[in-house]
Amino acid sequence: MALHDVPTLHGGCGDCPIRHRAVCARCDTDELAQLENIKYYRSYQAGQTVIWSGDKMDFVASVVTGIATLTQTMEDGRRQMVGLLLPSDFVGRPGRQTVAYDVTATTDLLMCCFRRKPFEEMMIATPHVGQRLLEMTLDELDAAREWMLLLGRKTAREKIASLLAIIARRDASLKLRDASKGPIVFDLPLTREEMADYLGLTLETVSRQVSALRRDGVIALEGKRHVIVNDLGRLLEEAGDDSDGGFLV
Amino acid sequence: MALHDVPTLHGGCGDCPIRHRAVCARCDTDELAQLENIKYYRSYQAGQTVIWSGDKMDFVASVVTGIATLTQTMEDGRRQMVGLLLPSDFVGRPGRQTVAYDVTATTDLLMCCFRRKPFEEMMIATPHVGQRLLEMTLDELDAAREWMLLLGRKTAREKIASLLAIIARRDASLKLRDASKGPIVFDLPLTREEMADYLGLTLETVSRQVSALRRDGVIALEGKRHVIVNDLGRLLEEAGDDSDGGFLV
DNA sequence: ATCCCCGCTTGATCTGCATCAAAGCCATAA
DNA sequence: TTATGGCTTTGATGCAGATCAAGCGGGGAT
Repeated sequence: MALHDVPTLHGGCGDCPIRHRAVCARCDTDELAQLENIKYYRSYQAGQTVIWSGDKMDFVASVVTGIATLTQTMEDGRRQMVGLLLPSDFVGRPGRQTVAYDVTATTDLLMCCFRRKPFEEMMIATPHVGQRLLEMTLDELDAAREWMLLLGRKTAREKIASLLAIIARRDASLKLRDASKGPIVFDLPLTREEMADYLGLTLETVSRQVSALRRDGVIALEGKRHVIVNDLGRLLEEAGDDSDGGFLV
Repeated sequence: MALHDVPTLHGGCGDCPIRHRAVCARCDTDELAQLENIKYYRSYQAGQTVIWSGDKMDFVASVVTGIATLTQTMEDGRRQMVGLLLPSDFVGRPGRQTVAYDVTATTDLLMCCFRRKPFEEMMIATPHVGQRLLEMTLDELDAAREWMLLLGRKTAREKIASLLAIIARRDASLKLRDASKGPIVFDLPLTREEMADYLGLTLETVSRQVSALRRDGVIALEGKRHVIVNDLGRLLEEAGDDSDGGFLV
């Protein structure tokens, strides 16, 4: 959910080339300026919990830098990641004050927060904001549905390939890299265990399947985290996606 | 996503006791009345496809009666249900004209449709509508995340128990039955295969686990579709849910 | 009545991933 | 330098659920 700094919500800055609008100066104007008093920043260290499931959350926020995850946990400790927040993504829901999942910083994290009440008032006063938020929520719902297909029906190998493709895509769109030429290179922002929680697997299976994809030449690795994708088409094939549509969109 | 007749979107009718607002006379007033010219009904027979993945969808709609499903399909035919629409639920997204999944009527289905363009204009003119839609979309996102936990981490038995609990809950809220006393009784609106597509299982496993729950006294069956739940707490335990909160809310 | 078809159940077997276990790698601290 | 601890890889084994296969039951058509 790309929101960060609500300014982009009111429709301005359409030509801003950076997905993470937080760093775009042109964005920091207009309505938002009036909101300085309700906006503040918070930072968290890697591993810190931002908020626990069931807690009251009196703010909404968007990620400026770093990565956060949303996870659900069962009593016996089984964990499933249900959201992955990259820079510019949004958390929280106007109108409801508790969250149903844990939010955790997996890297050092900087968030831009808005106190909930004033934010809600602003939404009423500035319809564009609400519309943009709706659009983002619908995008997130689409992503969740794709994720459900992955969890319910894909094999372990397909799951890994899908995750690599998703990260490659999101990373590429942050970096504005030239599409369709040259290898795609990125660092995995997740541990094997976090990948497992994302994919509904165990960490051992993740490790084995990553090794298998490397052995089969689908990806190359430098160290444990640095990934090189020479043939994106091949990776998408392995992912079982019926279209490569949407890449770099 | 409870919407049906956009009237409820503008916030009136808070005391309407019926989740399926389509049948509530008090709702059919106000802004909506002005919209008669953009609103129409469509019916489908059981098994008919409402719209194919990738097709252009020039309307948004809500279910009046019957049941529809959203499913994603892989090239080789693996299918995963990603949405289950009961009366009052909403489909379609203002702002995007294609859908990424198949919408199918699993029973005879009546939908209340709004042409997309005018609906979008109305959203701009009537902020309440957009706000209500946002709220509903966020609810749906929460449901999707719960579903992801089910798909990624629950056992077959837990999946079945969860699905039965979900249907019992939704059915009960439609029927306004007296909470917490007496057995809960309902008809399964899905075939074993559809249940399997919902849960990320095969139909054989669904059949076996339903039999097992019956054998163990968690549920009783009359015929193949009619379910009796004598002890809801027991069912929720089997579902692995860490809270029964939310039931009948 | 009989047949057929479709949805469902049940059984036998197979397999992909989980589980249990051990050891390797690398960074940081002592 | 060696020790320590977190992350990762790899191996051996087990099991939940998939797959393959057969048969049941009830409703609709003829």
